[in-house]
Amino acid sequence: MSSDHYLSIPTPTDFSFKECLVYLNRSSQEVLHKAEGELIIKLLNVNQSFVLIKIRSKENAIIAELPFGKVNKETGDLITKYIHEWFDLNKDMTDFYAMAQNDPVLTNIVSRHRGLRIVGIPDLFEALTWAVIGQQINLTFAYTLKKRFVEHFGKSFEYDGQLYWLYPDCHQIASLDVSHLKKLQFTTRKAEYVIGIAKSIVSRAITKEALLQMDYEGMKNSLMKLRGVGAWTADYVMLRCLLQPQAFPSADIGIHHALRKHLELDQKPTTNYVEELSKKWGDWRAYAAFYLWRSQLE
DNA sequence: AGCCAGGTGTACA
DNA sequence: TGTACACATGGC
Repeated sequence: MSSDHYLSIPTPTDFSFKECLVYLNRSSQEVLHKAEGELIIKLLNVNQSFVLIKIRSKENAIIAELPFGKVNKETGDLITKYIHEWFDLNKDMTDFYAMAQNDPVLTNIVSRHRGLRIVGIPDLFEALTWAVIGQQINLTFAYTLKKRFVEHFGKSFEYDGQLYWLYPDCHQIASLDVSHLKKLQFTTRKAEYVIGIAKSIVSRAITKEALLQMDYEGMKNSLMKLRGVGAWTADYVMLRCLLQPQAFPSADIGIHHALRKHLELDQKPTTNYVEELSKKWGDWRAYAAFYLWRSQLE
């Protein structure tokens, strides 16, 4: 059910737009979308054109309103695909909920936030570089760096008196010099990693399509060939971008804090301990991770 | 003021 | 294979 001016995208059972909103709203410095109450406004790049979408939820559907109307079928399909990946709509969560119900760590968290899915980052370049930006710095500063990065190198579109931003294009970032990013307070290493990743994407040394053909181990190894991408980043990208249910960033400090709280440990768990613990979640480790992150908000 | 942060690469046993 | 350490800079 769609028209020129909106797309209606059916949502599965056990989907909560509100839970996604909490995650999307976790930083007031986010520049890649704006939240107005129950509405999310975002600028997309669809076949090199700006497309502004206003997203809201209705019973059993997400409505994507297109204020400028008139998109052709191909564009509509691409927007729909993006939203499916953004909100992880293609997943049947039944087995996860059955498993979580009997899991001492997950049972409370999952029942409290039921309907939450992974909030995805469909673009591979964005997912990789956002992960690298966030390495070894606190999330507040990570968002500061991302905002500077986007506002310096991304394109914007003004709507209703507000600026909406696209994530920078990998071709432009590939042509930068380390000094350009150091001015934004990137460390030398981080600047090298981001530029290097941009070059790998431009040269198609790594592509989302090829990664999606691989199994978990192959995918992880391929990602880790990129300089600056270690185990944590590889799993983070497999979780947020490639929507791999087995992905689990064991070294993640947010997961460590969450587990410390829920298991009432007197200190942070070690990465090895967390890695071992995660194995009991099997092919649902990514969802365990996401719910653990969610449990630290609000 | 000093520890910590959504880690990674490198050196070395 | 496993551990130690530099990196660099802001947040709190």
